Amino acid sequence: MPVRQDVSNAIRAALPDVDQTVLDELPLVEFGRGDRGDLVTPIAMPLAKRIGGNPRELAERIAGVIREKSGELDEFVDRVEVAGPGFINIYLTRHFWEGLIRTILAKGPRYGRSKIGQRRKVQLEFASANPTGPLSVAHGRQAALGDVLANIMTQTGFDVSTEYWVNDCGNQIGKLGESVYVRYLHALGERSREFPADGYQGEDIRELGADIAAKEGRKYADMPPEQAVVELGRLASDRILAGIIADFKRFGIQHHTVFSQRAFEAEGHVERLLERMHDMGLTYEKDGAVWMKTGNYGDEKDRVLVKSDGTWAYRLSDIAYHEDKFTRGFELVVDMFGPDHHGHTITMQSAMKALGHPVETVRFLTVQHCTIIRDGEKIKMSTRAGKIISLDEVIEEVGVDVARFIFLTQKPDSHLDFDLELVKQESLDNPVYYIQYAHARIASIIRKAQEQGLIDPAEMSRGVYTNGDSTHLGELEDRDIGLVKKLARFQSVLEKAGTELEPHRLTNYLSELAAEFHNYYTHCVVIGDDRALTQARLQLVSAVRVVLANALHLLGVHIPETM
RNA sequence: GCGCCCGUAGCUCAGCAGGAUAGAGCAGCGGUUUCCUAAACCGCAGGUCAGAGGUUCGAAUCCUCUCGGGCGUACCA
Repeated sequence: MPVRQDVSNAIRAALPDVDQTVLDELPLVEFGRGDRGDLVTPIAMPLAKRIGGNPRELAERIAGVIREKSGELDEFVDRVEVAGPGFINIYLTRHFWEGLIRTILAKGPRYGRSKIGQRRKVQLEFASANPTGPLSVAHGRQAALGDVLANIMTQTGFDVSTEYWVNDCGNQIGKLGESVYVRYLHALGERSREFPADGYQGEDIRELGADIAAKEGRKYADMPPEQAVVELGRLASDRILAGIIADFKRFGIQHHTVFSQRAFEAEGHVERLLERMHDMGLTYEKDGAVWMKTGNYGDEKDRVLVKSDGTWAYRLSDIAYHEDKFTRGFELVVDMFGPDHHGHTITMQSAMKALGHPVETVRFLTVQHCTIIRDGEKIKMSTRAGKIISLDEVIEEVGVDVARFIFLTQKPDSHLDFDLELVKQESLDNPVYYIQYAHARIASIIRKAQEQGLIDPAEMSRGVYTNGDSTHLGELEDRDIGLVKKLARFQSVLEKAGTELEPHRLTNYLSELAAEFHNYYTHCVVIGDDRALTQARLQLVSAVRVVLANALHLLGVHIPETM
């Protein structure tokens, strides 16, 4: 919103003798949420503390400059008040709010975009599930979070690329191969080999073994066991990966790139990094293993990179992989982990710091668990024991829209209780439907307006009422303007969600907006006897519709015309 | 033991780069439909923001400690 920027500039202009970098650190102006001003700023108080002086006097001085500021600001700012200990409350003119409606309708799908990301190249890695079993709900939560965050960051001016890192080699794949091998032999009637103690016990692995036996016969039974385990591990992980990618697709998610650890390691990146770290003096040998001095960079202790048996620890590949992200040109690297990898994120953070990457360029998000509740009981899950609720099951039960939305209602740091019965049982009170219904109601009004010849269908563009008659906006009443005011915050909500990596801010805002609209709807008739007011209100609700649609689009949730 | 996260209404959670009287949904109680979709709306009730200190004009928000819950603390991933 230009006016927010204009007022910020006016504040800066009012304080020529103050170091502008000090102002950068302080909150300038935000759209207010109550009736205490359309734009509010507490800046005089923290500033008074920083530069000395009386906050109220400082506020008066700033307010004076905003009042005097002529030109563009003049027609938007109605009055400026100083209240309490030094709050500056700015009330905007009708002219501004009417202009906002026009702006939203003119921008349509582009409304809400901003350049705050400054084209910064960001890589977002999320839901990098091991290809050893189907996606769980925990992955679902990470996937929804990552996908929507990518959408929001793109919308706020970041240059975003998403990636799925596939651990398709190493220890776990070895165990997977071993597990499949035993199941396969069982299917062939051979019971000689015992199932590995920490193997994958899931039913899906049993089926996979049986399937291979049926299709390939004794091919793997006739080769040396070591070779069979390797080959089956590869075969199984490739198959499971294909299933995972299909699951993602069903959930509306497609990473820009799928990055194979197997391929990455084959290219020699790991050896090169190891050598470099050695040259940098970051490693040393002890007890036959190679260690990294992560303890010097924030980790609790040093960590092993190469085990005494000569094999690589998982973290070595992961460090090389993250280092590679920077050589690929990314300026901000974001990675999501489940809570069980918490220790690993600290190690990774330390390692990246040791390699010379400033902490603000690497963000490791820990996404807390998502507990599924069925019949009032929390379900304990474990991939290796084969006891999980798959994402697929959840989608099957509640649908993609509901699942995506519920995953995004809470901040990533919080545990999420996902009560299947509750969501289904109370589907009528479901927040997703509540928001979608608001959109459908507006769509319905627009349809009716078209039927009555109030809107020329030719003027409709992308399903949004964009080019209608905006000459009657002066007819709008206070109640209408109250609704417009909620639309002004959209851009700053997106900016905050993007820069803070907190998509839940968007779902919260959407719920508020939908509530505001439903309230408006039951108290104001859009299509009424007053022709001019009707035109004005059609413009107003269309603007609301634009914001609802844009937000739902970012969430990857369907935007219904009817319900 | 040490580290990170969480502790806000009966339940599930927002609010946290300190800001003006703590919000929403669900559950509970009471209302609203000759009117564009009642999948909605309105009202009532519900709180020592876990507890105790501290920082200051001002703290749910920042600092310290205590208590409670989760997770981590591997030459696993």
